[in-house]
Amino acid sequence: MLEHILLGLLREQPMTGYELKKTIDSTVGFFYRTSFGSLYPALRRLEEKEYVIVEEVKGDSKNKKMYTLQKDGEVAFVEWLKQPLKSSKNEHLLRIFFLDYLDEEKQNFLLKEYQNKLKSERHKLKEVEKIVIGELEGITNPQDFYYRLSVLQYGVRHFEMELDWLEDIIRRKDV
Amino acid sequence: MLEHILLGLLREQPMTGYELKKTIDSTVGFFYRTSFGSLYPALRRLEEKEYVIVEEVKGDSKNKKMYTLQKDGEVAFVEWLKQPLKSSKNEHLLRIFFLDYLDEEKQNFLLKEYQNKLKSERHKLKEVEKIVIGELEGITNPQDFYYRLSVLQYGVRHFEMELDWLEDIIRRKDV
DNA sequence: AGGGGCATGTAAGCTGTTACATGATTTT
DNA sequence: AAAATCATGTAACAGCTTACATGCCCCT
Repeated sequence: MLEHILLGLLREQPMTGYELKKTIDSTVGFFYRTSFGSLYPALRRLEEKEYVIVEEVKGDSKNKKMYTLQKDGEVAFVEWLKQPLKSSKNEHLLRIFFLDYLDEEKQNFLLKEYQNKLKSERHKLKEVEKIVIGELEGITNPQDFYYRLSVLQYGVRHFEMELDWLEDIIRRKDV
Repeated sequence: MLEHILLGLLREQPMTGYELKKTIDSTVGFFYRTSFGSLYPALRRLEEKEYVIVEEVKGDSKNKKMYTLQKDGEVAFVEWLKQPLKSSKNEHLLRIFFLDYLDEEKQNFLLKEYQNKLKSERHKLKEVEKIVIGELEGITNPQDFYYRLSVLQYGVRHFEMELDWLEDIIRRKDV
């Protein structure tokens, strides 16, 4: 999955590994977390497959490496996009599925904790959304970023749905 | 993750690997898919950690093995439940995030395909929900299965939210 | 006799996590 | 002078996927 994200981001512009990590964190970070321990090996694999080329940045004391997307990488990326979707694993749900096994007190604690986490995530996401909307106003081709914005809105809706659902669970339990 | 699911299911009753797989498919299957290639090694690990014990079923020609939960396994399971939640990866969203890269026609095709898949999933889940509600009516302690039912309802709501969102995306695009 | 379901497993390969390691530059 | 950030990487380990391998039982 990471390889495809990297290819996708490199379509925009050449970047270093470090920049890619920062971009991931600030765009899809709310539903895809990664680490350098995954990222650098992934870049190496892309290099071996000749999906990207690497150039050491000259005149820079930090031995940066700039990655640039190649034709084959672009093809592989689009192929990935076209593949049929399969459902992914949701650990939250799994935990709640088994929640009957804890005592009342721990159940309530966990549910409240989950609720707080969701509220904070929703808040963060709304902030990001505001920033992105602001940025899109300044550019000439906002329609090119339609889906990026849509995903943020998905995130907000998702958190709202989960919060409603959690509220219902907590309320009905008390009855 | 799989190990914890197995421990959780074995709290109900001792089961064989094959039965565990069937139970997973019919309960959490809509958000957690697994295979025997993951399941049997996971059971082996649980055995090594002495979280479960194994007994060959006698008088059975199919060399079944029955797994029974042990005290340590129960403790490990509850510890997992109590851990703070971390966000999981969502490949659907990732794909949509990058959808700007396809041409209109392929975008529409993918979105429609996704929509159909969601509708079919929602339908399946509603069927499961009906069955579960029917089963719960026949037992004396339905409140013990409160969260299992709640997770199904979560699933339905989730699909409905995604369908609404997709509809909005498709509609706004056409404008 | 053949197909489908029951039942258990192995092997290769891929991807990811966590922790560790190094060193330069910038900020406080 | 210390701390944070920039920047790249390795190593050990864990876990998952897919494909393969085996064989029984039951039904038609």
